[in-house]
Amino acid sequence: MTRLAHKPTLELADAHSQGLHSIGEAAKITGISAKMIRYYESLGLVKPTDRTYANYRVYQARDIHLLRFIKSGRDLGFSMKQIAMLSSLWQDSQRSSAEVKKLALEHINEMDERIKSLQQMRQALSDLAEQCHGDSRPDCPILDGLACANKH
Amino acid sequence: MTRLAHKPTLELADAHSQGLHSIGEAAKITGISAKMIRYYESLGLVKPTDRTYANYRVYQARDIHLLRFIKSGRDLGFSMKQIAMLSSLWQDSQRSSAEVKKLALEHINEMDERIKSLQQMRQALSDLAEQCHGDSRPDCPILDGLACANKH
DNA sequence: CTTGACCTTCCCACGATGGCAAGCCTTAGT
DNA sequence: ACTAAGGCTTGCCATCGTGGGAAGGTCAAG
Repeated sequence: MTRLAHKPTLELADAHSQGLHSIGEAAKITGISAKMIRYYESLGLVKPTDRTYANYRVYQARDIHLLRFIKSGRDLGFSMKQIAMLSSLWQDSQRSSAEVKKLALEHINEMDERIKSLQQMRQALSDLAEQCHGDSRPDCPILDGLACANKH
Repeated sequence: MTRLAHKPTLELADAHSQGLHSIGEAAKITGISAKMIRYYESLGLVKPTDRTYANYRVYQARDIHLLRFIKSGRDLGFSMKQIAMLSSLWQDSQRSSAEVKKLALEHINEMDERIKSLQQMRQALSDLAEQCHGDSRPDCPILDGLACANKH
């Protein structure tokens, strides 16, 4: 972390006091793997402010902040594309909250549909499973259900 | 579909009366794309009984039956690995229904976990969205929530 | 005989993530 | 001063289920 492009003799302690971090440190802080941080960079989401002479990525406090923003978005199930849009809204002081809310509501609808679909599958399968005695005999309503469903 | 390896002069009408089908017909019947039928074959799940002289795949009634079994499994959310296991149980007359039920219950648990996780994300996001007025002002609790969640 | 609709194989792409390898850099211990 | 460990770099491959497309063979109808 020493020998930054701008401040060649910057020491680690100074770097930390300025909120500068290597990719490994950023990973520990944010809970995102270094691999993923590089991947997000390749998507154009987070470009580190600087590189050291040795070409190491250098993250400032604002970069860390953005990484945490991305992490929160992932934790809420947003796709990278959605996060890219949210991120650009976040950084746009002229945004309207309506735009953000629209994205959020769309994602909620997507999740509702996935939940409903999963619940339907779950229900259908547990209906079959309930009919299955589950002993050593080969007779099995679950397999029968799989074999005969949608039969035309 | 004519000129089958075994019966070189077999006509289409005969083929149909014997339950023989090209991959395109199998696709239409089962609702699985021809692409996917070939993929399932590459996984060792469904190997067509025959090929014509022109190397076209020929599916018999039992192959179609198996494809439908696979389709039902996918519709219930099983992975291809799980379907491979279910399929081998299906074709094993010595199976115990307990084995099948065990797979089913495991999958039900997986789905329950995914449902719970989705519901938690959905709830967290809709909590944020409810606080957002969603008008033309830039002030936005959703973005604030993304920016500040997990902040250390 | 041509045309269009099939079929074949092979390769590429997605989305988000992990793993590995080769090679450079830094830091700490001898 | 040298060495070993560990961090960093890039680049490639794999996952899982699915779709798309190219290049070429085959078949049926006009």
